[in-house]
Amino acid sequence: MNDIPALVRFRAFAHLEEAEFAALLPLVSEPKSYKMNAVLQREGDRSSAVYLLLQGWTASSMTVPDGQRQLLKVHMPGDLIGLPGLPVTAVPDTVYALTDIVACRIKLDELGRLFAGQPRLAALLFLISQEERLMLMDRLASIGRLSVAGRLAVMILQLHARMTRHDPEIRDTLRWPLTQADFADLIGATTVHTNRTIMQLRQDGILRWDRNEAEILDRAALRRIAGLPERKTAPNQSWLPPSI
Amino acid sequence: MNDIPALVRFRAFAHLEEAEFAALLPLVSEPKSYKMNAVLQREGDRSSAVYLLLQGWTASSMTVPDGQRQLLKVHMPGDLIGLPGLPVTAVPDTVYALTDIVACRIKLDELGRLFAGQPRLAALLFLISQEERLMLMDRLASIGRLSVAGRLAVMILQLHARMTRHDPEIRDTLRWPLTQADFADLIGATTVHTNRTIMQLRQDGILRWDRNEAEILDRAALRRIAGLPERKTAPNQSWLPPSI
DNA sequence: CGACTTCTTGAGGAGACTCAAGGGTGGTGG
DNA sequence: CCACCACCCTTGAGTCTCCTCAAGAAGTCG
Repeated sequence: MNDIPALVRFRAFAHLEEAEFAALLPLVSEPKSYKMNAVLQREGDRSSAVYLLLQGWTASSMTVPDGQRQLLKVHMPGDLIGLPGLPVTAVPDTVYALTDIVACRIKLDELGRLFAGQPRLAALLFLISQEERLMLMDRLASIGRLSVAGRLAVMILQLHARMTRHDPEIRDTLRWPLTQADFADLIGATTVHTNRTIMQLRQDGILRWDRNEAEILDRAALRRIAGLPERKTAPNQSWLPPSI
Repeated sequence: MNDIPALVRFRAFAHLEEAEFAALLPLVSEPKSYKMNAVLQREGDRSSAVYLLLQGWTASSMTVPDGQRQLLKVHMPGDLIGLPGLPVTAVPDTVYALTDIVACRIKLDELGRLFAGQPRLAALLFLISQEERLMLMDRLASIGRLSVAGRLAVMILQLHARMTRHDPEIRDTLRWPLTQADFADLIGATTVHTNRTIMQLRQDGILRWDRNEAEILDRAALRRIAGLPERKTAPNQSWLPPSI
């Protein structure tokens, strides 16, 4: 036991003690299924909830006045959903299911209990949030300063790193429930131009790309196009409070 | 007493008890001065440190291969610097002083003590991080999906909201140590085009803009151009653990 | 006053967008 | 089992936002 896949984000930073593992169990209780395209929260909603995704993928998006949308993040199992809505009165992003999913709604009281009773877990949760922030920073820099090819490269490498953490078996072949239009919304481009860019990367032998699947054929070239360095997760853990 | 301006970010979410105030004092000990343009940390560095900014402004940037840079954030007094570097082995962003500044280096042990001994403060720190994340999300959406005018509007409104929190006296006139080139790097545009956009907003009577100072003349129009809703800070605080 | 930074404007070019249409693929229902 | 439909991918042509290059004006600081 002591191996719930959805705790992968916590495990990325530290081994979990038995007691901590037990303390996290309430987070994965009462799992609920949602159909593909189900909406977990809608931007502007008053009631904000937090979810832990157990199975499947979801996406978080913001809509601008002319109807275009920006995908802020795709979530995969183990990711927490809804945290950025905590400090504000209205839900900032729309979250919907990219596949059929299983998720747990987390009562905010549970979150409070975690901070009160499990300081080391709270610190890990804090680290997870900083990691989210860093991923947004990388994407901000890529969208602000790179060509569409560069943005796409950053996005693919980021997804690759995250998917590898979930499944170490993955090497260079990635399966995802994302269309080219989704990628366009992730990198702030149009579907047409995203498609042309993908075609170019295919012709250059850098990617293989089939519906819902891609293979990184030339990782070095993709890194070069991305321009940003690889982020190696491995915090200085010495400051973490002792486990309870 | 019990009024250190640099704790403004914590106070935004909850009143601080006397004991909590005392627990935060170590964060503001041994303030140190840095000259304008001093570099607090450089991307790629191994040793990551965390700072609390007490006076002045700093900026966080990433550099892409062709030498262009993206400004990820400007910090003002009360902001924490260096947190996104905690989960990774190399510092992701370069932080330098936009003005002469005063800042405190925070020992990571202090951070650990805070999580262990002050769960409510830890939860507030967590909320602050979610707020940072949300500001990045807004900027990501604006850079990805809005025109340069829209991105500029989002940026100005965000700065306005933050500066107002520090100084409630501020109404619509904003003084900042930022050049038009800095704004260009903030919104992922060129200096030239940023300038043209500012000129347009001035002609339209939406902004007054002088070196290091701007005035919002037509807030409604600026909001309309920005497209994203105002984020009202006011979390559901009921889940916060009790103060110690 | 002189050197530097910052702001401003012009002209031309390129990456990305818009509009449009056709082909492929998978799912569904008759 | 086939026909149809919806969604997704692909490609072409024309346009526009934004960029590049360039140069000069204005403001700032020693």
